[in-house]
Amino acid sequence: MARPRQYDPETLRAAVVSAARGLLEEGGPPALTARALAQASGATSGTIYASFGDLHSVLIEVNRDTFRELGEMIDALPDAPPEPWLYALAEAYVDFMLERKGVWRGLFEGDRVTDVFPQWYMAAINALLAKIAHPIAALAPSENAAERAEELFISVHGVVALAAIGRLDMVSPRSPKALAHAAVNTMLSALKEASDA
Amino acid sequence: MARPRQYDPETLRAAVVSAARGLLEEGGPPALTARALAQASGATSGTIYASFGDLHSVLIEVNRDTFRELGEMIDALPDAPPEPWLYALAEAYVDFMLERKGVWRGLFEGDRVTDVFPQWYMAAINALLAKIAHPIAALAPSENAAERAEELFISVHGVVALAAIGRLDMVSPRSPKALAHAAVNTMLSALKEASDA
DNA sequence: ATCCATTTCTGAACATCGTTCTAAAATATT
DNA sequence: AATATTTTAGAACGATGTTCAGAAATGGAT
Repeated sequence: MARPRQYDPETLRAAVVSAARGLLEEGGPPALTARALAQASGATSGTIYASFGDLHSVLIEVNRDTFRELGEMIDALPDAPPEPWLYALAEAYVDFMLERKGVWRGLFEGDRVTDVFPQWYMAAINALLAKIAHPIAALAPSENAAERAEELFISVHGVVALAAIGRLDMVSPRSPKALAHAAVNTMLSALKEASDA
Repeated sequence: MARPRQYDPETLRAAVVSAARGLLEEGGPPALTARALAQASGATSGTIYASFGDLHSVLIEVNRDTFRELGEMIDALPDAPPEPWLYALAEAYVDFMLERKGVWRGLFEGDRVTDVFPQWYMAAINALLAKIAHPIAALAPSENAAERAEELFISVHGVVALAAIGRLDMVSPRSPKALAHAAVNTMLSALKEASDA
């Protein structure tokens, strides 16, 4: 007793999120417009709004996908001793984000909309921080590994933040990877200095 | 033989730039609209466009002011030995930027528009990097102080980048200042470790 | 068979955005 | 007075996110 669904809801959502990722990669957050999304996903803007509510919710779903991919990428890193593994993680993280500059901008640009982030959001970040903290704890048992992990992540974030918006060359001629490597190296040196003293 | 100027050009430009800073502080880059700027500066959008060309040029002028203020702030820092001076610089930088979150977003959000930045832009950044490098060179003469300065700046930038958009709490419960302090501490420890070895 | 209730979907409409450009305003010169 | 010249005002254009009235498409009731 109703007009039949023209789109399977889950298929539509997947198509919209996929189209959104494409638009983000093409032109960053400004390219993620309702009309372009409608065109690229095959639905009309009204249908998209019926499913997602607003464009920001589409972005959130892209971010969810991105976190999942990031987790898979990290899990696929080959096992290695703490130090080389930490270097590998930092460089893989830089590669991952800089292959997705538009998505990165979607994650970190714009007004903070919600007071509380979705729990999967925080869980993904905490999982990443835990993966950083693990080798640090192995290398320097007397240190607060969780805090050192936060600091190291933030340092690498600084590199990616500048590189993703094309402004790293304002600060350094070195590559993002080289600078991420240096950030890990500095943290490792500091850990050694702390255990020496 | 012409309609007389209704605004002194320099006064108008100053009023527009000042109004732009206010709008940025109120609501970040999205609040910097031509119509709001016209309202706040007392001119019409047409007049503003005649003077600045486009809104991005207004933002550039705000940034110029900001760099000038930042330089003055640093010059006003009390003299101190290298280590405490570096801590003081990092914390003052964090304070400066987080008191100007909207301006910070104007500096670091959005598409990179020009291939080449204005020379005063690069000069301001290089001056800041040199001020960071100076105490590092004093503490660790055998190190490449310029490179260490770049790395330290980028680490502190990571802190400010997250704090300015209200997302630092996703990564750490600590304050921006505490994290900036930790970044300096880590770099100083690494320098000591390097000179030990 | 016809009509209707119900749900899904479309796209026109609204306010706002950056930007452009026409024309009004205001003077100096002829 | 008329005109040329420059400055200013603000309407207009195409775009944006979002809403919403109605078209479309069915199953059930008559």
